Amino acid sequence: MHKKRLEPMVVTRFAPSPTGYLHIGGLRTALFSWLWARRNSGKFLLRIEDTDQSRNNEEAAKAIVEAFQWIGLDHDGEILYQSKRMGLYQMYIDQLLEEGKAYKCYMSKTELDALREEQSARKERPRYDGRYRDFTGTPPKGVDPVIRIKAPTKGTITVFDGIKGEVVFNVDDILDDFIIARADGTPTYNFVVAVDDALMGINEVIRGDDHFSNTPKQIVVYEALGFKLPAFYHVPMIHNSNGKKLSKRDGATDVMEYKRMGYQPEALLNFLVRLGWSHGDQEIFSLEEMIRLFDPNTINKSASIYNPEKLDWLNGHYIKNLSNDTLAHELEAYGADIRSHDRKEILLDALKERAKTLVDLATMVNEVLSAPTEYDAKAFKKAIKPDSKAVLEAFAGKLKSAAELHLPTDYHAQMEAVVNAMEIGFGKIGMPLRLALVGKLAGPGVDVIMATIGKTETLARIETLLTHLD
RNA sequence: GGCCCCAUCAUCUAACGGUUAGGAUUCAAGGUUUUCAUCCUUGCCAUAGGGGUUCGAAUCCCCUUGGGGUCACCA
Repeated sequence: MHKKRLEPMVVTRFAPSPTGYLHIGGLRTALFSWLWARRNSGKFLLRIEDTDQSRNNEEAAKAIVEAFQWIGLDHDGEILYQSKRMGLYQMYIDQLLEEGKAYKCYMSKTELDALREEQSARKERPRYDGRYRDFTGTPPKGVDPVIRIKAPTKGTITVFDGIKGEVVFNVDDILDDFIIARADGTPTYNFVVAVDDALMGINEVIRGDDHFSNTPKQIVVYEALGFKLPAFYHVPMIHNSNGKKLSKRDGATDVMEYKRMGYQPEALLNFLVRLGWSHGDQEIFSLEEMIRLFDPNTINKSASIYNPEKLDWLNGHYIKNLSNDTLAHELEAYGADIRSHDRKEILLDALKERAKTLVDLATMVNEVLSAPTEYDAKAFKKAIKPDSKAVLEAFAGKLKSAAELHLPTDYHAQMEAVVNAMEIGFGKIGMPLRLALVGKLAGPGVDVIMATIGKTETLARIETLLTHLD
């Protein structure tokens, strides 16, 4: 849509390794890739990078898909598993072998380690020395060779990155003939990434900055195989508050943990899209706006720090805008069942203004719905004055004789009547009443609470407090 | 350590050579509210340092410093 008609369809991908759950850094690059594909009416593909003898990658893949479903990102086509494409990789390895672009290396792991140690001792860069690059003799017995690719030994490799710009690497500084297939025949990461990205038609690679230094190696593979290079975008990392790479220890990194903590998918997405990207002064973005406005070429170059306060603010914003029906439905998973409550509109209208998360909201709902089991000592001291008993009794009497009480305003009128009759301020009745209703001095308006729980329950709670006043 | 990247309020960011350096979050104060919160208003807070280039630099160049990433038969 934003690309000229002659240009090929944009195809992006998200390619996690199945080491566990989807973390928020991964979710952000996935979001960026997804947005860019959607904006261009292209495709967003999912691929699981499980070439290693990986443990239960089915589970991990399931976890990732589950997170995608919760967050609302869809992917096109089937999920690709690299573990199921081994034959394919073998074909391309054989091809490189035949063309003399790759070769078998019989150097053992221990020999290699020794070499590297020597090099380090001499303050040289540890690297494979190419000893089997042009080997024609008889291979040593009993050694399963690895396959190495013939990487250029001089010159430069330039990465054109949509975020960083042109970055030129000196081949001598960074490359050696790296391994593309292990001794057991399985292909390695930098090889399969390039092969798969090319074969899947990925033409825009948006991924984490931690992959940047792999890019020259992948370019070597692309070129050896004669594949066309994609556009690269290396998205700066998200750091923790210590400025380090986000890790499992930094609180919640599992996307599904955000669900458990009561965050809305929209809020999390909105939060993540503003980490490293912006559109003027705009802070709130619907998914539609993101799709319309996002462009990886305008992603910032610097890493950003994860700050939970802003996520809370955004989440509060999104909760305020949710319908009460939706909220009531969502709340069930957080231990507050209010779906069939006949006063849920009144309660939720009042409560959703003050909640940061659905967990907050559930707690608040339950605080209103269930009678207090104890009275906060400080609140008691502050709320209960010598005349409180008389005030509460007067109010209870007023309620008993009142006929129709439905809305908060009905209850408010009763309070007003007592206040006027006794010539006292609102605080004289509001504070002890609040204590009676919820056991503490914070929460929604007491009229809202009373309207929610009804006259009978209100009277019961007042009675309970009265038994504590003597 | 080698290579690479980065650098505006505490944090996310705006500024694409000319602005009193703007917005948002947080924090503080005031207003609204019977309470707490929301909401509204106001306030505090930044161009890492040093050299250039230019009439003019947050912006371009160099150096320093600081931070990060990566250097596997992991991905």
